[in-house]
Amino acid sequence: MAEHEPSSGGSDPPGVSNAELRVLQSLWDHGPSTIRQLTERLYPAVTPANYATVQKLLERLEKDRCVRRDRTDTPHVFAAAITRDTYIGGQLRAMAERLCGGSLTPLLTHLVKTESLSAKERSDLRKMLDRPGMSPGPS
Amino acid sequence: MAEHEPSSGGSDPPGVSNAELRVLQSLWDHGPSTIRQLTERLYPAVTPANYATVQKLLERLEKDRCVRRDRTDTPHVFAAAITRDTYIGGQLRAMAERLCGGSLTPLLTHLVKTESLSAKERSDLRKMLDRPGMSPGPS
DNA sequence: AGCTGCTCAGTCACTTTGTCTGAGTTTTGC
DNA sequence: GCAAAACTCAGACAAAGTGACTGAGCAGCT
Repeated sequence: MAEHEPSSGGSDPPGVSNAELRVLQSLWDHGPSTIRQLTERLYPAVTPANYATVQKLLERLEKDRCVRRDRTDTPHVFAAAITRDTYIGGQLRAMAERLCGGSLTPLLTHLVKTESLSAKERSDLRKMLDRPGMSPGPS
Repeated sequence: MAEHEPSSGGSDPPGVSNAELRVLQSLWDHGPSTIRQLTERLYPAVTPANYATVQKLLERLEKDRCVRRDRTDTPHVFAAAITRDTYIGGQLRAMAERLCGGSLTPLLTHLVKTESLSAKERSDLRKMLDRPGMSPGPS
């Protein structure tokens, strides 16, 4: 039927849904956890149903390489496989891809222009600009 | 069945899909257009099917207040109701909501810290930081 | 053995998304 | 005027994603 699918493609690795993200956040905030612990944090009560929901969410998160599962002893222990910062970076990059032809500068520009930054934020930012810090530093 | 929907809610106005965004982009790039013009730009050939697809996309875009339709004379003329910049801002804000408790600063920080920026990008940024620009002026 | 808690492998309803069809109306060419 | 072409409008449709949920089987413990 589709003689020319325009969007389709499939280069959108993030694919972390809302509920999945809540699980990830809990992992970031509290460190490696069992399903039970996660469920206790995310739901008011631990029913078999909620438990299974969290389980399914973790399963999909694992498939997408966002979560690592330690099967050595059982109750398996789950841990985030990516940091919050990595995830933010990926999202930012995906957004730049979608909207700005891959360039991050427009996003940056927008943030600086429209967000009224406090004096402290400005100076912090300036400091970071002065000191390349980690990434580009060659030697 | 769902006795406790965790994510649900429904405060995600952006809701612009991939194909919808391509229409919006075409509107941003070429200004107000008819469905025919849009279809010519987005598809290799203008078939009744593609035409209708673009039409449906525009209909949804209009419902979401992203596109305005001028019905005075027919072929209706469609125009973007939001600017690219506004849209970027909304996306950034949604992302901050999802990931940073609503604050945009972490995104900014991440961009400056971890994305390797070129010298030009750095200096542009510095200039913007020096010149408070437009927004903060209260009254 | 029997019980509890765990894993694993589904099912389910609902929504989104891109595509496509058909009916009815307006405009255009003659 | 009148027929053909173009346009609008209101749906149908399959595929995929999402969150919730069920049941079968296995491990360990008392």
